[in-house]
Amino acid sequence: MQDKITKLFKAIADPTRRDIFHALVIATSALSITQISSQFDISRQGVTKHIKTLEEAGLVNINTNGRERFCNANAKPLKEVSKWVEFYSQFWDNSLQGLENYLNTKDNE
Amino acid sequence: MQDKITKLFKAIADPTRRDIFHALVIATSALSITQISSQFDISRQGVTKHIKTLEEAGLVNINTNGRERFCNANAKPLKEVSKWVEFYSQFWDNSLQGLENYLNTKDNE
DNA sequence: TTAATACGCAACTTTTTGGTTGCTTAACGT
DNA sequence: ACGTTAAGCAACCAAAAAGTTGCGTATTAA
Repeated sequence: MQDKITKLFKAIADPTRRDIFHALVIATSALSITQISSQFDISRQGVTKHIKTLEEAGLVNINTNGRERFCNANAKPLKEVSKWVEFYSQFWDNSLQGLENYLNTKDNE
Repeated sequence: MQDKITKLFKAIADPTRRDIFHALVIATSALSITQISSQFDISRQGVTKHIKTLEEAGLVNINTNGRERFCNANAKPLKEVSKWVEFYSQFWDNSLQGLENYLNTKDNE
């Protein structure tokens, strides 16, 4: 399909998925698909799809117990997003300093 | 359409758009649409569309001069992404500490 | 053992997205 | 003045995404 970082960015680009992820992070215990569904206005299948996307992005871990699948949030992959953003933080001030820093530190080719 | 933060997340979710944005950040001067197009394998119209998306996300500023439109990157909106990620950084270690911190600091309702 | 629950899978629909081409308009260079 | 260049607009297309419903299956509770 697409590279890992793109999967991650796409996963968090959808507002419903961000909400689901947030709910899982905040939850004091793992939540089943049905439990998640009950908190959202979309069908259970819709939730299942979102969970799958989040899982493929590494943001959710699933633990099957009997007929239930308990979902946990895993925020670690967001480190990648943080790293991506961090590079651009040197350009936040809109001055040329950021670019100068960049040009000075990269290997002269 | 959709809320600002979602526009921003969607803007950076596309790999081509991330590349265009990067090229603009790195560029030592503003680039016209045609100049950008020459660096990518998609048509000029394709680039125009991506630029529009980036502009709507606030990540690109455009300065029209005659028949040319010069594009500058503006990394500032990425602060929002940084803020979003930062909240979850307390959960990176996968321990319960993050959740405890969250529960302790939020207003008890 | 039978009914209810939790879920996956598959098919389908609608909307969005990423991209294209064709045409027009405005600005330059000569 | 005239050809060339820069770009917008609109229509179009294909693929992906977001969501649905229907159905089958495994697990649990009665």
